[in-house]
Amino acid sequence: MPITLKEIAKQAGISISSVSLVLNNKPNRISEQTKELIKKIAEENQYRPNTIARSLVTRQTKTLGLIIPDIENIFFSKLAKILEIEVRKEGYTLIIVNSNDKFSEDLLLIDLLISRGVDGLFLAISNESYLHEEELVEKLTKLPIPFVMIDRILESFECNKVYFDNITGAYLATKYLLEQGHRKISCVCNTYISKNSLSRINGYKKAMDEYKIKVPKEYIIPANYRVEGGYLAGEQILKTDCTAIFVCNDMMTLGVIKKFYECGIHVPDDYSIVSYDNLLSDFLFGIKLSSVDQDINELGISSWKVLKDCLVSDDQKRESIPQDICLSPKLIIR
Amino acid sequence: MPITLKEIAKQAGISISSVSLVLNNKPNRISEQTKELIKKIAEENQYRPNTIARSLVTRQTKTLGLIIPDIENIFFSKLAKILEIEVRKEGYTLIIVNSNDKFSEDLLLIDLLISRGVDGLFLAISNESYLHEEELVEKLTKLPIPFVMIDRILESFECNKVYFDNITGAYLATKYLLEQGHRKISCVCNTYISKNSLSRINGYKKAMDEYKIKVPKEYIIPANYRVEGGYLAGEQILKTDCTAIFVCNDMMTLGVIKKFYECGIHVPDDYSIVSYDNLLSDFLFGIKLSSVDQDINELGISSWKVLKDCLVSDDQKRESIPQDICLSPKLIIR
DNA sequence: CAGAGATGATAAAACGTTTTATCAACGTGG
DNA sequence: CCACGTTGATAAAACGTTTTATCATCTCTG
Repeated sequence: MPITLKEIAKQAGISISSVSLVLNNKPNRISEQTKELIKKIAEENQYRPNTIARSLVTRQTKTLGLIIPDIENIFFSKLAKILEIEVRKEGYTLIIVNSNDKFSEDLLLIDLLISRGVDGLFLAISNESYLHEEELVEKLTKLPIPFVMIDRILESFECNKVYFDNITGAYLATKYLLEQGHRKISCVCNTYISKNSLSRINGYKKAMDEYKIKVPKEYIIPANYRVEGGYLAGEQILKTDCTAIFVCNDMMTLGVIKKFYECGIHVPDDYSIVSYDNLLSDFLFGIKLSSVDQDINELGISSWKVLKDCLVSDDQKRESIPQDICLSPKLIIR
Repeated sequence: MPITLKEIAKQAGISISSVSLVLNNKPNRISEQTKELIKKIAEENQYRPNTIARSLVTRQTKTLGLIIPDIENIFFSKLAKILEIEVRKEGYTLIIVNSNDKFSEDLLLIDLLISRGVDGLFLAISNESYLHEEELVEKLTKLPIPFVMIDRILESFECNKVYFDNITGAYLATKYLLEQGHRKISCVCNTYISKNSLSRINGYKKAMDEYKIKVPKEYIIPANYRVEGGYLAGEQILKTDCTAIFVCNDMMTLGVIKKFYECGIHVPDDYSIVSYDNLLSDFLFGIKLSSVDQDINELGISSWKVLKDCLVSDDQKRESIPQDICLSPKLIIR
């Protein structure tokens, strides 16, 4: 059992208050002599303050929660990493939890973290939660702590949010293919529930519109956002007459290329592809893949800045208007 | 501010004790009527126990710590995921922190988590920590809570540990290449500090020994464990006359293949490769890569079982002998 | 109707901190 | 020598729980 303030006080023959004051460098009028004695005893016994007890009275745990849909997804593990680094610089600890892209888990984990006494929350909601927007908004509205939505946001809900401009990203990607001379461009995208994917489709359509190209129905190919989805999408693509493809994320791109490879079809000789996420540079050989890059570090750093603002003074917490930060993706041409 | 036991008690006109007893389903002799009243008030006000306060008296936080070297590394993010799922089933919360493969961070994070009051610790140490084994052992020996070392273990230190048999893994891989008729087999491995890598080299040598093959010095090619390392190793390989390669992890394999690709060399036509980790199936096209598979789920589940044993009864905690669990990897042939 | 047992509930200490108001003792200036 | 400022330090409440020993009150039973 670790040593407590009480025991230090006893050993030094003084009061608990004095020990606390000195060890926390709080303004006090303890003599230099006593100070040194206290510090010596604390040092010798490896005193570590009991964070639990401290939290009970200060009403803050210096702990933050992060809810992500899938820690195995490199996008989110990168996000978790940068957030962990950043918040720790400020003396906070991050609790990372996985919702497994389930709405019910989002709800449950919010409660769990609140009950754990986190001071604030980073929230990248599951895709499933978009099907229960109302319920989620109700929950978030009565949250007793500040929070910021990351990447997966609710457009119509006013709250702190940091995210990427998916429309522009997709627009840039599609426009690049158009500028390369392509006119028959298909789009592989998760059309089921992912809001971000829908935005990407809109960006794609916007670019096509500008070139007065009417998009045939079969050019928009739905797929889940995993490799298998891309693989299946690859089959569909072959049935169209397109010459270029905009794929809405890297995992699906892998699937598409895999299918193509098996069919003896080469990228970029037979098809031009622009992907999304720019996370594949280590994995593809000989295939120079252009991709829309989202600066995850910036996403993390901005999110922390937003949340930190809410944390500094709980007086303002209530009044301060929520921040809405939209980051611009870049097209990386290879 | 959330509702407390005290307030429920006041509203119901009874004592705090009664409320606590009822809400925790502790053996009590409160009348059904009162019980219902308490539950109703708690429900209506969305009572959530203050975990902080509870922890202060029960002396357990139902929180565990996990220290990993790199959350971006898919091996560790998979591990984190399975652990998080498993411990949550038992009502625990996992705090995941990153050491960035730094010894100093290992030390610091241990203190951080202890001070956070975690009940137990999962520890996958940084490679750098192997250079400071003595110091680390000293720290771990005086840890006030149970812990289990995962994957990255200290061989000569008696403590709970769950890990893979790296010698056998490498042995199987090398033997497979030998059985395929190869005799000139090189080995790409991190020889600097990674203990697991050294074991793999030993497994490799063991297989070569069995076939009475003397391994030329230049066949053992040192590399860091990242893609760049593999890329550089690729250059070295080309200077040898080997026909097959055992690469000690998947990231380096990617690097090797990348280098080869740039040189117009084909796998497996020009070189046979067996890799380690079996994490690349989604990323390689047309290259059927045999690889040593480590069951990360089993690693996580076993580790949790070991730690859980220490958590159940703190009477035994001191006396129980540490568990040493060695898992066997499998060779996946493609 | 006395004593015993059952029933329903509670008082109070404890966990380890933080923080503010208060206290005693000691100069010092007028 | 009185009043006052300074110095060094502390007492005590508070945070929200858990848990055990204890307390009334009631109801049987012989």
